[in-house]
Amino acid sequence: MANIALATQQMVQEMLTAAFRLAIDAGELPNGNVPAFVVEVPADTSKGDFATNAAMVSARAFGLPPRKIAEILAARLPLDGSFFDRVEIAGPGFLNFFVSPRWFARIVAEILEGKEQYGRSDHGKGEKVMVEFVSANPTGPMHMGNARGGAIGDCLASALDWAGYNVTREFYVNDAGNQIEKFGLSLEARYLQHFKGEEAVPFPEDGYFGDDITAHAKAFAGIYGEKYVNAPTDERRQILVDYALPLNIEKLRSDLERYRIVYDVWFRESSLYPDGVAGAVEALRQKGAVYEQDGAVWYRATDFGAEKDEVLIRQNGHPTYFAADIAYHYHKFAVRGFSRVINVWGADHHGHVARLKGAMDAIGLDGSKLDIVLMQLVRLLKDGHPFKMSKRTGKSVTLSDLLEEVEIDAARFFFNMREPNSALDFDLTLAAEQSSQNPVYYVQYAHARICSILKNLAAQGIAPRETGEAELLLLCQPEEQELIRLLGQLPGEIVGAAVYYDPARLTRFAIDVATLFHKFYNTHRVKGEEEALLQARLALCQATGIVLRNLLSLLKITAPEIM
RNA sequence: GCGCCAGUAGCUCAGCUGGAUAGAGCAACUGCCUUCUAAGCAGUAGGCCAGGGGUUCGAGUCCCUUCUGGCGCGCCA
Repeated sequence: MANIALATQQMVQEMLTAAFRLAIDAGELPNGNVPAFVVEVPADTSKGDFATNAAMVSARAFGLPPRKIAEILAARLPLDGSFFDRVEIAGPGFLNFFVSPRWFARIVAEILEGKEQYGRSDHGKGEKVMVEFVSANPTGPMHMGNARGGAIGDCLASALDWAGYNVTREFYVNDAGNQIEKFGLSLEARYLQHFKGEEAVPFPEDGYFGDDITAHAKAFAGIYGEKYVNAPTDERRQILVDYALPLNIEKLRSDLERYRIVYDVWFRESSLYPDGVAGAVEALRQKGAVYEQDGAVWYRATDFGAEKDEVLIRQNGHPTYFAADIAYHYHKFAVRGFSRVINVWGADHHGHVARLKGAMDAIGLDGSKLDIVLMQLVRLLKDGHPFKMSKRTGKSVTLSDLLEEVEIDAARFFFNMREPNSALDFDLTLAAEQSSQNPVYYVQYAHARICSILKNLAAQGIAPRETGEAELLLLCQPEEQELIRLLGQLPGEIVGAAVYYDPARLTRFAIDVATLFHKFYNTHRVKGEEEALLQARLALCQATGIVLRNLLSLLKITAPEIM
C-alpha cells in the first residue's frame, strides 16, 4: 500500500537530512542539531511540486543566512535517479523541488492498480481504536444532534479504517438509570390515562411528553388490556419498560441502518450493573480518591485538576451517570483492550470531558488515550428561515423527519461539510435541490460524466486498454497534471481526516477533485484524440473515477453512473 | 463570575497545524454547447483576517488583552 505522493514527500525529507549531514561533515555547516523542518505541497505549484522551509528554520542554529544554507543544501542533494528534475531556491530561502513527468505517470498507474483499495494506507498499523457515536437515549426518537453525530462518527470510523486502524463502531445504550425511571413513569401515566382518562392521572412534570410514549402505552393496552391497571406500581412500570424499550432500541437500530450506519457493538449500560460500577467505585477508593459526605459517595475530582468533586453514589443508593461512565470506559480500555477511544459528543457535554479523562487517570488508566470529538449544534434552515418544528408532528425535527426532506446522500454529505467543532447551518432547500449549487450533486455529476465518457467510447468499440509509461507520459497538460497531483493526495487526505478527527476534509477533497476534473473535461477531449493520447486520457478518467468512488464509498454516499 | 468554542469578501465557509501575492462557492456582471452530460467551464468585481499589544527571518495561524456571539458550570444524562 505504498503511495507515491506520500513516499515522495518522505523522500524529500530523507534527502534533506542526508544533505545536512554531508554538509556538516564537509565543514560547510557548523556542527549542531538540525532543527525540525517541514516538506509540503505549495499552494501555488508553479513554485514547485514540493517545498521545504529547512534552510529558514535552521538559519538561527547555524548562524547563516537562509539563502546561503539553501545553496549549500541544494549542492548536496542526490537528485540523480530520483523523481526530481531540479531544485530551486526562492523567496526568503525556500527549497523548491520539481518532479519529472514520470512522477505523474506513476501516480495514474498506481491508482489503476489499487482500484477500490486505492486510498488505503497502513498508517494506523492496526491499532485498536473504538469510535462511539450517536448513543442516543433509547427513550425517544433521534434528533439533529444525533443525525450529525451519526454522519460524523461513521465517516470518521471509515477514515480510520482506511488509514489502517482496527476500528470498532459502538453504540452505548443508556438502558439503565434515571432516564429509564422517567421512561417507566411516563409509560405508566399514559397507560393509566388510557383507561382512566387524562384528567384522572397526573403526568410527571419531567416525564417524556412525546407521542411515541402514548403510542407505546396504547399498543401495550391493546395487548394486555387492563391487566396491569391495579398491579403494584413497580411491577407495572417494569413490564411497560420491558415492553417498550426493546422496541425503541430496535427502532434506533433500523433508523440508523437506513442512514447506512451499522454498529459492531451495541453496549448496554445495564450490563455494568452492579459489578462494573461497583468495581469502578472500588478502584477509585483504593487510590484514595473516594470519600463519603451527606450520605453520598464522592469522587475527589479536585485531586485530578477538576474544579469540584463529583458524586458517584447518590444518597438514595443509586450510582450517577458519571459512575457508570467511569465503569464503561474502564471496560473499553482495561477489559476490551482498546488502545484509543474516540467519543463523538454534543458540545453541551464539554464540561464532562475533563472530568472523565481525570477519572481515567485516577483509576490508573491514561486519560490522554480518550479523545472526545465535540460537535456544535445544527441549525436547520428552509428557504432561508430557521426550521425548528416538523410540519407533520409539530414537534422538534427527528432524523426520520430529516430523511423525508432530503436524500440520505445529501444528509451524510452536508453533515460532513464542516469540521465537527463548528456550528452547522443545514440548508434543507439546498440539500434537496438537484442543481449545481448542491455540492453533493456537483461531485456525483463528475462521476457520472466519467462513466458517460467510458460508455460513449465503448459504443464506438473503444475499450480502455493497458497503458504503460509511454502513453501516460502524454498527460502533460497543466489541467491533467493538476488533477493527477490531487488524485495522488487521496491516501494522505484520508490519514489527515483520521488523525485530526475531521471527516470534513474528505467532502472538501471530493469537491476539489470534481472541480479539477470538470476543468480538465472542459479544456481537453478524450474521444477523437489519436490512439495513445486517447488511452492515456481514458486512464486518467478511470483513475479519477476510482478516487471519487472510493471517497464516496468511504462516506457511504452513492456514486451514480447516470444523472 | 469561571471554563470551553468561535469571529476571514455582501452571505456560507476554506486556509494543509508558523511560510511565498489570504482562497472557493453563492449573490452581481461578461463570455463558452453542429463534437465525450451546460447539474459544467472561463473571466470581471469584491478584504483594516473583530480591535489593540507581543513573540521572530516571517503571524489569518502562537501568547496576552479588550469586544461580540454560541455552549457549559446538577446527588440530570
